Amino acid sequence: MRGRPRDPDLPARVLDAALAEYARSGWAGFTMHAVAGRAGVGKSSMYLRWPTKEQLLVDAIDAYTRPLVVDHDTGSLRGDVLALASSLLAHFLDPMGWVTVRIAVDAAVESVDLGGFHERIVTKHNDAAQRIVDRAIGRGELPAGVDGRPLLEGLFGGVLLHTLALPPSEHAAARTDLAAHVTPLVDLLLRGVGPAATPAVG
Amino acid sequence: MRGRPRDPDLPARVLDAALAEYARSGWAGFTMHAVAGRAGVGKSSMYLRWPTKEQLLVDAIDAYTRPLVVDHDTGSLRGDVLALASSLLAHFLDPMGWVTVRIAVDAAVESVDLGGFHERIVTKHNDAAQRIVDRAIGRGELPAGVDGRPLLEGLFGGVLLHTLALPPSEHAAARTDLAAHVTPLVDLLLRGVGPAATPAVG
Amino acid sequence: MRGRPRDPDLPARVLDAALAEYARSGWAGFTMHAVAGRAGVGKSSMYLRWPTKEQLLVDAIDAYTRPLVVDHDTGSLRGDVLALASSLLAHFLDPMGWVTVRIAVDAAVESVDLGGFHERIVTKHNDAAQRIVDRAIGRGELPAGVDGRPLLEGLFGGVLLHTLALPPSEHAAARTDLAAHVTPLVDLLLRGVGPAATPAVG
Amino acid sequence: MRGRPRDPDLPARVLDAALAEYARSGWAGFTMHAVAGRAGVGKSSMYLRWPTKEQLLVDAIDAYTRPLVVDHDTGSLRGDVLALASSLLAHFLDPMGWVTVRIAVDAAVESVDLGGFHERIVTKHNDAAQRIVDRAIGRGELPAGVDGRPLLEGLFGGVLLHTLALPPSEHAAARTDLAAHVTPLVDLLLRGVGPAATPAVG
DNA sequence: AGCTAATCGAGACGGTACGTCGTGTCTTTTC
DNA sequence: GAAAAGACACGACGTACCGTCTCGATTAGCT
Repeated sequence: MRGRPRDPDLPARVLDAALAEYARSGWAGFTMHAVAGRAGVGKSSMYLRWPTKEQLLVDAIDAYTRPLVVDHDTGSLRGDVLALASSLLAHFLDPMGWVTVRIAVDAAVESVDLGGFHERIVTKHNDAAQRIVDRAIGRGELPAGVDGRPLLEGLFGGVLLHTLALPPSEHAAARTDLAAHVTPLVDLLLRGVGPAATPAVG
Repeated sequence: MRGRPRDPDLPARVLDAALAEYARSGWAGFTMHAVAGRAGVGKSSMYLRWPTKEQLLVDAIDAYTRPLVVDHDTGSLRGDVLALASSLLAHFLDPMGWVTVRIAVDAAVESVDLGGFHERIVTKHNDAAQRIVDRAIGRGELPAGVDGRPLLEGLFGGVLLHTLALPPSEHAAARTDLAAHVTPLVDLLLRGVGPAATPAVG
Repeated sequence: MRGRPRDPDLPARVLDAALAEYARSGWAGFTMHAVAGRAGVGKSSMYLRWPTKEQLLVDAIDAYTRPLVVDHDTGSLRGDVLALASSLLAHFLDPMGWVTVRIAVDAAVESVDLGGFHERIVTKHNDAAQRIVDRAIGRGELPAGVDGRPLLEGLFGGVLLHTLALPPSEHAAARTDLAAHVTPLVDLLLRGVGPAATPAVG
Repeated sequence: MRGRPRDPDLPARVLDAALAEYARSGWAGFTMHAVAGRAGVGKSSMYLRWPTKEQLLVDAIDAYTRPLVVDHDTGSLRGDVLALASSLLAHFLDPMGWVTVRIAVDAAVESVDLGGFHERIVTKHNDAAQRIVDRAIGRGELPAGVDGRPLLEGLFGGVLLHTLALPPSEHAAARTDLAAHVTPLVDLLLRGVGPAATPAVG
C-alpha cells in the first residue's frame, strides 16, 4: 500500500463534530459543510467514508449510544426494569437521546434501511431487555419461556410516549425524579407479566 | 374585512396536494414548488397560510389523521383496546402514518411547538384513550378513578415500537393479521390494569 | 354616463407618488404596490388608467418636465443658447432630470415606443431649439434656411455627455457655476454655425 | 492558494451567454437562471464573481465594447472624426450599443458607481478622442493646446441625440449611409475647432 | 326615494425571478 | 495516494413584485 495512510483520528473527530452539530441545530442545519468545518476536515474525506449524510449520522449516534444501555443486575426483576426505565427516561430527556428515535422513524418512513440501523440500534436494546427477563426466570420470578418482547415494547414505547407527551416546560423537573415518572408504567407492565413480579394491587 | 376574500377551497386543495406529494417522494422531494403546482396554486398563497414547509405538513397530517382515531364502543374493554391497537398498528404500517410520529419527534427535538402539535395530535389520541377507560369503569370492568395514561402510553408506544422493530419485509404480512400482532401486548397491559379485564393467563 | 365618476384628483396623486417613488429608489424599487400605497389608491385604479408601469412613469415624467423648457428671448443668439445650455445642465444635475434620459434610452433599447415618448418629450425640446434659431435668423445673426438640428444635437448631447463624464463629487460645484461649464461647448458650436454668431477666435 | 482553482474559461462563457440573452430579450427576460443555463454553469458560480445582475451586464458590455473604439489614423482630422462619428452611429443603431448608455445613465441616477463604469467605459472613449486631437495638432491642423473635450462631448452626445431623435422606422436606412447622418454635425463641430480643419462653408 | 352601474380601497390570486444555501462531485496543492 | 481546501453544476428555499381578480363600500345619474 502506497501513499499517505488514512488518518486514524479522523473518523472520531468527524463523529464528534457530527453529534455536536446535530445537537446544536437538529436535522435542519445539519450540513456536511458545517461538520467538516468543525472537525477541521475536508468534505471529500467524509464522503470517502460515509456515502450519505444519513449514514454519517447513524454512525455518530451509534458511537454515542453504545455505552448507554443499562444492563446491571439489581437482584430483582422490578429493580432491573425500574433501572432500565429510568435510564430510558433520562435518555429521552436528553436532547441527544431523541436522535436515536428520530433516525429510527426516518428509517421507517423512507422504508430504506439506513446503514443497518435495525441490527445495530434496535437489536442492541432488544437483547438487553431479554437478558433482564432471563435473569428473572433464573431467579424464579417468571415462568420459563416468557417472551420478553411485549414487555420491552410496552416499556420502551411507554417511556418514549410519556416523554413525548410531556410538555417541554416539565422536562427539567422530570430529570430530578425519574422514578416517579416511570413507576406507574413499570408496575402496570409487571402486573401483566406475572403475579410474583410486583407488589399486590392496592 | 376588506379586499378580496381568501379562497375557501384553497387550503383543501393544497393539503391534498401536500399529502400526495409526500406520499410520492417522502420528505426529500417534498417541494413547495411541486405542491403548489399540483394544487394549481401560487407559492405566495401557500406562504400566506403556512409559514414553513413543516407547518404545512403538520396541517396535512392533521387533516389526514382526523378520521383515524377509533372511538367505537365494542361492548368490552378488551374489544375497545384491541380495536384501538389494531387501528394504531394499521396506521403505523402505512407509510403516511409515520409522519405523525416523525413530526412529534421533530417537535420534541427542536423543542419548538410546530404549530400546536401537542394540542392537535397528541391530545386527540389521549382523549380517545381516556374515553375507553371511562366506558370500562361504567361497565364495572375497572374500578373508578383508574388513570388511563399509563395504559395509553404502553399501548401507543408499544405498538409504535413493535412496528419500529418489525423488519420492513414483514410489514405486508402484518397488515393482513393485525390482531395477532397486538394481542400479546394488549393482554399484557390489560392484566396489569385489573384482574377482571382479561381472560386468565393460559 | 351612469355610475360613479372617476376621481379627478386621482391621476395627480398617483403621478406625484410615482415621481417620489422613482426619485427615492430608481427603477429598481419602483413598484406599483409602493406607488399605490403612497398615493392612497388601489392598484386597480392605476391599471385602469395606465396599462403598464412604463406608461405611468412616462406620464409622470411628462408632467414634471412640462414647465422645464426654457424659451426666453435674451436678445442674442449666444444669450439664448447659453441660457438653454445652462438650463439643460441644471436639469441634468438634478437627479430627477435624468429620468427623462433614462426613459428615452429605455425606449430606444426596447425599440418600442413607450406611450408616445418621441412626440411628447423629444419633439418638445426640438421645437424649442428651432425657435431659438429662427429668432437668430430674424435678427440677422444667421443666414436664412439654417438647420437648427445639428446645433441642438451637439448642444443637448454635449451637455448630457458633459454631465455624464462629470464625477458625482463635482456635481455640487457645477450647480453653482453653470455658465463656466457650458461656455466652451456653446462657443465651439456657435463658431461652427456662423462667423457673426460668436466673438472672434482668440 | 489552495483548493480547486477557478475555471478560467467560465467568465468568458458566462459573458457570452449574458450578451446573447440580453440581445434576445432585453433587460426584461434577462434572467440569471437563463444565463446560467445557456452558459452551462451554476448560478452560484456566477454570484461568486458578479454580486448582482447589473455588474454582470456591465462586464458583458465592457467585453463587447472593447474592440469598438475606432482609433485609426486616416491622415486628416476630418477623416478621423468622421470615422469615429460613423462608428459611434453604427454602435448606437445596434440595440446592443445602447446598453452602454443605459448603464451610464443608471450609474448617474443611482449615483453609485456600478463596477467602475467611469474608468472602464467613459475614460476609454475620452482617451480615444484626445488621441485624434493630438494627431491633428501634430499635423498642424490645430494649434497646440487645444482641449479635445468639448469636441468629444459635442460629437459623442450629438450622435447619441441624433440616434435618440431618429424614429425607429428610419434606423435601417441610417445603417446603410452612416456618413450622411453624421456629416452635418461633424462639419459644424470642426468649423468651431479651427478654420483650417474644415472646407469653407458652402 | 329607489335602482343601477361604474369606480373606489383593499388585498388575495397564479406566476416567475430573485439571491442564498446545501448537496455531492471534482480538481487542485500539500503532506 | 490520502489529506485540506474550495470551486463546480444543480436545485429548493422563502421573499418580492407582477398584472389580474374579486370583494364590500361609495357615489353618482336615471327612473
